[in-house]
Amino acid sequence: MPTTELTATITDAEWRVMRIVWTLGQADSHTIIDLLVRQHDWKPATIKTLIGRLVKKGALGTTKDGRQYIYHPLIAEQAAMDTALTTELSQMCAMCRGKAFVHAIDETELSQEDIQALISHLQKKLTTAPTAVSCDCLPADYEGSC
Amino acid sequence: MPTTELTATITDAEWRVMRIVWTLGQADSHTIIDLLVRQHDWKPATIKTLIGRLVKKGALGTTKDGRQYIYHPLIAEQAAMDTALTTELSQMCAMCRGKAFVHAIDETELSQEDIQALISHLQKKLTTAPTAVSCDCLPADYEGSC
DNA sequence: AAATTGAGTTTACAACTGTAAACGAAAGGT
DNA sequence: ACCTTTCGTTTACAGTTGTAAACTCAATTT
Repeated sequence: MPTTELTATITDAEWRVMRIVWTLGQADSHTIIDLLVRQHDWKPATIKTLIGRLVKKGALGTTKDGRQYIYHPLIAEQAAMDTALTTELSQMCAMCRGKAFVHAIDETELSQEDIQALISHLQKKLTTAPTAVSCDCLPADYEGSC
Repeated sequence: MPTTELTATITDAEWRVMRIVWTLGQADSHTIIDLLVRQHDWKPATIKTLIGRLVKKGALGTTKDGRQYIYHPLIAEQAAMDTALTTELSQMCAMCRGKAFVHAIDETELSQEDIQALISHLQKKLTTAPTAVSCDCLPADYEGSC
């Protein structure tokens, strides 16, 4: 059975479409197009293409509503975000990820609640954290230097 | 003057090459190719292409050493990582970024030192953090729901 | 000096992306 | 029953990316 491929990669432009649908829960193309035309200087045709690609790749599902479709997400927003972020990180030097987090957190607006959640996760993580994480950019020889 | 374009986008495959050069500080193509052939199943020709593209886009600089070149980074590793991570985050719903961080931090191995740095940054950040960060996926109307 | 080797440069090529016009069929108006 | 509006589908097209062979010189070997 062609199980819902959760591996569907969403491109930058498609991400904009998904955010609309995720936020609204579901939407018809008119709504999506209307909102995106206002946010970007995209032509309606461009947005139609993006919607079509998202349906084809299994990120959006459709329900027939008379003559048109209602689109709804087939993948969860938080899961997509988690995957995207983890994928991005996994391609960077393991030794430098911590500093990248520091920078990203400095740059990102976070709510008190989020910050508290992060602190407690980090405190728990601290109890089993290694003294150092070594560079994994080379096969085995040499020594790292981020 | 064509100032060194720091905006140079590095693709996934190119990232592998950069990590080698960043870690070694500098390297000739033989070294880069040798290490990458071992890490991936890339042909030497593929790696040559990637090196050439990185030089063209200003991510690697060259120094002539007899018949060959010595390559060295023209962009800093940490800066590239910071930019990549921030760019990725900026395309996601602002309201959901905190949870994405939590997930990413759970999944990432971090040193005690990194964790402590994160905690203190977060504690400082907490003093000026807003109660909530709202969804920025829509123009103005509607309400968010990540 | 001729042959070989090795480093960088060109060319190749399909898939994916961003961007969008053109088209076809169904629905609605007159 | 026609014309028009709409919505989704097809087609288009250049630029990017992953992947790699072919080619061009200069240097090294015999």
